[in-house]
Amino acid sequence: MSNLLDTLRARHLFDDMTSPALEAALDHPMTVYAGFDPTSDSLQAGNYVTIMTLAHFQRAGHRVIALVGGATGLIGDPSGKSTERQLLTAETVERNLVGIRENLSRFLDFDPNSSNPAIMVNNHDWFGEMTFIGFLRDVGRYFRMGTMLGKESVRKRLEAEDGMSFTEFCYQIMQGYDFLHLHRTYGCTLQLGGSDQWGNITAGTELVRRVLGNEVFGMTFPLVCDSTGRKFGKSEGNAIYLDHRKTSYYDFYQFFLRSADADVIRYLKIFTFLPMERIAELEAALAAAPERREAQQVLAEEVTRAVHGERGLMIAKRATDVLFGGSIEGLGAEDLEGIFAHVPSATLEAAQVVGKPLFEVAALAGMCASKGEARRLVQQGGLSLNSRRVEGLDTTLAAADLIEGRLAVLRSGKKNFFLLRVKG
RNA sequence: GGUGGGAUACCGAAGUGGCCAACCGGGGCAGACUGUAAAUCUGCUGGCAAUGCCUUCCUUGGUUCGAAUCCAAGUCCCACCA
Repeated sequence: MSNLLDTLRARHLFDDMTSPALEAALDHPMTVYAGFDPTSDSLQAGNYVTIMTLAHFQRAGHRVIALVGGATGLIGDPSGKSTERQLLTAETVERNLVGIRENLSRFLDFDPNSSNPAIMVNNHDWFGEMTFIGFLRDVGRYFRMGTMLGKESVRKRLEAEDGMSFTEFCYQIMQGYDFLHLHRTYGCTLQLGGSDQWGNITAGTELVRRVLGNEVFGMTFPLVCDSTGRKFGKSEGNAIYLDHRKTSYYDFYQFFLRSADADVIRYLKIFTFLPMERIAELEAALAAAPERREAQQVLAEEVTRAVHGERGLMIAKRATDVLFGGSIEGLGAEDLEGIFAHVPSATLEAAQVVGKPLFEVAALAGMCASKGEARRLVQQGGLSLNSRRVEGLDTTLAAADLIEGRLAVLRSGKKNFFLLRVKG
């Protein structure tokens, strides 16, 4: 247990802590918590860091609490945002909570029969019935304006043109009170969060000290970025979700498989439980033969298996083999339907497409936003039909191109597939 | 409340009567090179029945043969003053 901090450091899961005394405190089981914002009905790859950190704590014998922000989600965390956040409705938050619960239960052990079960709480349970007066008298009076205004999340926003609303300004108070509540109710003495949460975390540690005189701790982990400085977890502007209905097994696997050389070793440390020795081997393999991308493959496999299980991994790998293994020749329509289950698709009438120029088909199917875009794609050699490049604007879709008379696989670029279904 | 300044494509930003579907940068898309990487290079980036046509430069109206550009009113934003 004493190595936990070293482990976290070695795995890039440690950034800062509120007091060096935490190191000694970690020698004994503690209760720790981290929060999740219900901004979506599924957690995203970005949340995975928080989950992993919590999991490391649970493995080290500490009791972990996952807090979902049913109340704070209604307010909106200003940290790291440059503009006022769109407020979520109560119904949306409620629906999102259900999905997040489901996500989390797959990574943390919530089984009440286990020796050290994790706990899940919703801060709406204690904020829901609190009155405004009660809040001001019992919570608000412990917060000093100077401190609150000094927080980076606040200062940045005040300097910006749009400023910030009182609502968002109060967010830190709510998160601070969460900590106080969990400390009173569960004896929680440590809050974890990304480094952007520092201000919100110290709001909590200070509140507990003021109200009860107890010392509680905060610890942050670095926000994960890729080597080009972009925030981790976005693919072509879309977030990578942990729910396969929002991000397919295939897309999820591919996201990790495409990690840059400069990132993959760090990702292995952060997102997997592979022993450091194994990761060192992969690092050596990467240096020796980067083109084999062994490290990327292990990363994608490990993470996909952890999130989606063996079955999800198998589906993702099978699709990958087919799509990048060369040709789709020899595969039946049935196989293709399975492999392309999560790829964008469209169903059109045979009369609409057979004998028509392929660029028109691509536009009609919705693969390209307009006919002009489809035209450009073909002119630049970017469109393929059934893994063969479409050579010119006048190339048409022949009936023989349809697999079993009802399917065609379109592709733009190297990796953007589109399934065209044709009926009668 | 007063006085100035501004609103241009996904973002930033030129253009200030015809040569404007609108320079340039970022982003995005595609091609080449590669390893489904990075870097680099190239092309594209409003729509269409496409050597042409149509709809765009906050909104509405006006001046003009002709307006993103000039005028008027309106809406929103910014700055300084109070």
